[in-house]
Amino acid sequence: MIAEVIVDITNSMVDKIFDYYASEDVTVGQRVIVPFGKRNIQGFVINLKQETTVDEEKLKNIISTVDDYPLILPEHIEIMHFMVKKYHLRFVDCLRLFIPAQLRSENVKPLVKTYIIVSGDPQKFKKTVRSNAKNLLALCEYIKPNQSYLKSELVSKFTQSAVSKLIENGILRQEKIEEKRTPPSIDIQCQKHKLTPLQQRAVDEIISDNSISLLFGVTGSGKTEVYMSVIEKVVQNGKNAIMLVPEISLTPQVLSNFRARFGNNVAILHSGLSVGERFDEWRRVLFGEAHIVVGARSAIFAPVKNLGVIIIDEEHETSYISESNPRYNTLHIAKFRSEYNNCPLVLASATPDIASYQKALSGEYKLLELPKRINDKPMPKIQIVDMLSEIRNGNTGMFSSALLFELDKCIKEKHQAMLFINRRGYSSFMRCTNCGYVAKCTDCDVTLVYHKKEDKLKCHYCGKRFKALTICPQCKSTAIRNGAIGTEQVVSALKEMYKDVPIFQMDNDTTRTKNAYQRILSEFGKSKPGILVGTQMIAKGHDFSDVTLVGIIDADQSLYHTDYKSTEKTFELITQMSGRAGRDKVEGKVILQTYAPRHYAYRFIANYDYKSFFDKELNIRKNTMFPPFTTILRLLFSSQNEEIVRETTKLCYNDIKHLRDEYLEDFVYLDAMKSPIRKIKNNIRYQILMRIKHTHENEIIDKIYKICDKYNKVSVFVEIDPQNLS
DNA sequence: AGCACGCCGACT
DNA sequence: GTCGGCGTGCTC
Repeated sequence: MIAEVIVDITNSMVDKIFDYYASEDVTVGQRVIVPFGKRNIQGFVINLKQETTVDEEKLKNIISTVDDYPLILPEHIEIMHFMVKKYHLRFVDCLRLFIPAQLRSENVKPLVKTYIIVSGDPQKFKKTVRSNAKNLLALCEYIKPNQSYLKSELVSKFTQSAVSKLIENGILRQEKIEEKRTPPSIDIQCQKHKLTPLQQRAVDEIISDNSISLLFGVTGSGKTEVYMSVIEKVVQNGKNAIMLVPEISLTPQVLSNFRARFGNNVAILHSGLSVGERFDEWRRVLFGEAHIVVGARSAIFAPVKNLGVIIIDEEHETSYISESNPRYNTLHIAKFRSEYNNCPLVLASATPDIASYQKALSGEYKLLELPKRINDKPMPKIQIVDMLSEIRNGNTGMFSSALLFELDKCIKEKHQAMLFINRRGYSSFMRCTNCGYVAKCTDCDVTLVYHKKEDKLKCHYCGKRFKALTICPQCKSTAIRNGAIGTEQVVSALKEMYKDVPIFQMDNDTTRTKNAYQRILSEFGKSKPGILVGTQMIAKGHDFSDVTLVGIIDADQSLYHTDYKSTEKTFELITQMSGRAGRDKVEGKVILQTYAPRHYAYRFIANYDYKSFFDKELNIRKNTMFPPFTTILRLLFSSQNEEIVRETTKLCYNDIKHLRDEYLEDFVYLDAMKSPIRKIKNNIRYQILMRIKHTHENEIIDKIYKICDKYNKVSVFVEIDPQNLS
């Protein structure tokens, strides 16, 4: 038999299929050791066949197998082929995604404990023992017939020789049992709620066929209950489930809910686990010991056989897109697996991705709505505060009078407040503090980024440069400001105002250490009154029932990010943040401070009106020809040698111009420029940006890959719909 | 990746 | 003469 093997070396030169002679016991998906050049290395068997086109004298034998069971399912080999084609990845990089990383480098071994089973009669044996054999006598006294003990325990109490003596005489029997390291989870009670009619309808719709559903449910509408009911049904039918959450360490309560409901049937896969835990959880899935997988992005590759459903919670989150190494979009893999297994796929969110909602409206996805909170609890009222009029009224501080008033009230009533600094994708832009004008690109309708070094405004989409503002073109004021408010500023201002109130700061700086995140949250949870100040990381996580006030200090910061998605992201973030207030009896309130109170995003946010926002936003995207109406492609060239990068970019740009002439209708935009971040680790970066229509998208992308493959003097990255353009 | 082959400069 | 520099090319 001939085996097709991918060698475990990350180099494009050897990333191809090699044929080897294999004995009958080699199976697809197994790891093997093969002779490769002068040495022996590890490889993965991806196919078995009878014939080969390779010269017989070149063919060598597989030396041995590494594991006695296949690590990679046939489905995963299909996924690999799919990914290699779609994302132009290497075979090995895909295969490595499918198995725990530690399996290759470190030596993780199954945790095996030796047990001692009392198979004979210790009392009877005791009579034959000499009276001075103290340990032996004590051991005979200690053990009871037909009981089992940990060997290590008996050895430490009664010495190795005593235990061995009893084994020799057949009183004790040894047995090695593998124990799986199960990650701990907080034990909380989770009663099974009766589903509301709407929830029940959603469950029935999801499991009725194998289509893709968009579960559009506001915060607090009980989506988790829907997931659990769907999964329960799927497991009852003898199938398995994958449930993805955006960042698992931020959602421990989801895990606890699942553990409470499904017990050991749940396996958890995420980066926070120890090496051994992850290895064991992964094998529990592979061996079919756990039927439900809960995990972050990479859990989409879990070795689940016979998938019955895939659920993606908070589907709009960008963490589902891998932007480095093996680049992939979880949604594509999920669609592939749901088709392969002929099972339903559920995308769920309170603020669906615009592209997802569009597909739901067009009928490509099934739209399932949960428009109300459980128990008909109202959403907190959102009050928009115009910071420009605050300035006009003489308040130049960072807190509006409305926020100060509500904060005072909240503290007096011993409730909790969360203050949110929106600095997602922080970059500095220029704003007139008199009229609120923000500098935008004339060609792209995105906010310009201020580059301090050159004192210029730049568009990160087309590269066009503009003079830095000194006078506002709208109102002729000179009150131009750049930069943004930081968490520290807010915290120190609060500490001045409320000397006795505990104030917590949560951002990238304060959550560096391992458990800082949980510690801050749990301390805040106990502090009544208390104030938590933070970046977008406080928008998720635990429910605090006593939070009655949410203050959004400067909502605009993400609105004016350079990304065409910035308005959508602002809508998501503020909606999610607002959902933190008024989770319990007391009604919540949200104060939203902005310099652009009439921006359409805020109007819709205040009314929780996703659908109108969607209509407006989609219309803008259509007029400007941005996704989901086009695909953005970015080619990134980098090298130590600026001359070579510039030349290569130029040559490639010319090739692509020819391609554009071939597909004139499809190219909406094409240009080449220096990358916004000019240099990383001494590598000079240039880029080619384009936007193309979907009509011949696959053909064009294929051709672009082919073009880029020609330029191997510098490193070339092809990015499809990149999340950031730095 | 790693190792061999191969064709040029400066050394015992 | 030969030791060693790293450019190029191959690994079933």
